[in-house]
Amino acid sequence: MSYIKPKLLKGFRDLLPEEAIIQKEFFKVISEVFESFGFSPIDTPALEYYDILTGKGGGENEKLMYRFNDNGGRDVGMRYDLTVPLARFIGLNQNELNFPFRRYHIAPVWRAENTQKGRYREFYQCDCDIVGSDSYLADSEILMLMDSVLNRMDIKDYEIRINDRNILEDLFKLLEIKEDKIISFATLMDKKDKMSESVFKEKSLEFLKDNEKHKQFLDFLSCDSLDSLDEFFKDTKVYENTSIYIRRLKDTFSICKENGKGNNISYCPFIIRGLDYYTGIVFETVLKDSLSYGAVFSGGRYDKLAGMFSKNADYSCVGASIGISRLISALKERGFFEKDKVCVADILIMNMDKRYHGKYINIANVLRDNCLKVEVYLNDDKLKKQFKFASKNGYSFSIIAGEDELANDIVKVKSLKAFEENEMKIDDLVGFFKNTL
RNA sequence: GUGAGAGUAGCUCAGUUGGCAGAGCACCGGAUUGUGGUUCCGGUGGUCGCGGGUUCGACCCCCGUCUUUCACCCCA
Repeated sequence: MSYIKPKLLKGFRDLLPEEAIIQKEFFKVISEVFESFGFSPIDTPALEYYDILTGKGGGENEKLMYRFNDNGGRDVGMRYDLTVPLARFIGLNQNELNFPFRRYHIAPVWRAENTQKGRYREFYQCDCDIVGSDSYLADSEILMLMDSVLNRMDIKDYEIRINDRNILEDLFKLLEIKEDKIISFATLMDKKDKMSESVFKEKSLEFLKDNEKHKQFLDFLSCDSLDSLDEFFKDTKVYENTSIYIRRLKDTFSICKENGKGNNISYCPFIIRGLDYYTGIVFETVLKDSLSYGAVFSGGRYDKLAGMFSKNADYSCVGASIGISRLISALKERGFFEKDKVCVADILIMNMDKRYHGKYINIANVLRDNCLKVEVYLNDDKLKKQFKFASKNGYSFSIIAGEDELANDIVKVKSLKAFEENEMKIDDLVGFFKNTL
């Protein structure tokens, strides 16, 4: 055979068991919480027609998408998020669905952007969305779900920051920012956390030019609660409209609070999110000790997107997405995962002699039938080597059954963590491991 | 897409002015043929990312390229 040098594409990676085990554990927790809120799983293809994926107005996004012609000459792209495919899914399957529809989707997405810390070209997203409800209760459910997921992951130092697009639009009106300047102004606001206060003030003044407007803007940014926000808008010309959305946020927030889920949720005036499709509440989650990783769990309300794929219906949607690859990177850097498990099995049966191979498999299968994770050592190696293998893989126990033991229908069970060894009847193994592991 | 740093054994990295390719860990074997966290002894392992150039001679200097890290742009 000729040698082929193994290599990976930029931004793509292998997951070794150690990391894949962690990821799978996260997926399990996430889907359990999603399902506890009544979200059902769906799946959609990795490839879609290119014009479907860009339907909401390409721009920058087009550069970030993997795009090619398939063997039939079709213009296709790999999905770069799970939200646009959801909108397409809704349009295509609306007759089969019962609205309001709650779905979740855990799957990889692809973005041809340059790599960076915790950012890859292929990564997993875990999305949950409610389609077909414009109620503030749907917003609350999503926020409470986010809080539950983070709690279940045992993450303590997170902050869910919320804002509302409508309020921002009123702010822009108030500051008399012209339509064509809104994007660059919003981008500046979005980056507030990345620069020093004085630089930010300088840049925003440069933008607004007018000292009075600038002061007003800074007043807005100092709103750290919905009450102060209300106070800020109270005597302005846009208040009639803004107050509706402040009221809505208050209602949304108090549902969370009344149910003990509001402690890590706060109003944040400079949360913007991407400009493409959000129409109402927006939110981001940051880890206070890992701010450089950016938002790890975010989303918002988008009431127009799904309607693009439907002739005669509009679907109000609200949802959130966890960037699980980035979250794991951040947690890993912080030593969140104490002992790295490199193998899922808990028990290794030592291979003492070919004569007993059948017996080993038999013992293993009985344990396996009881949902225990068991391996039999396959090669006829020295015991020393088998133990070395065992401690490297991190099993909790090994079972030694040689001539002496099997003659008496017993085995030795050795705790690999405690360096202790006990004799035990074969029939007692299931009970012992069920109690111990 | 832009800018800067890095790429030498499986891993982490040394490598003098441009003059024979190194260490630790890991791996394999032995001390120890039924017992893994320690010890001791021995051994395997490199096209110095790849391609070109300069030079008597290149891991070292130059150009290109790929990968990677960090930052920018962007982040649905």
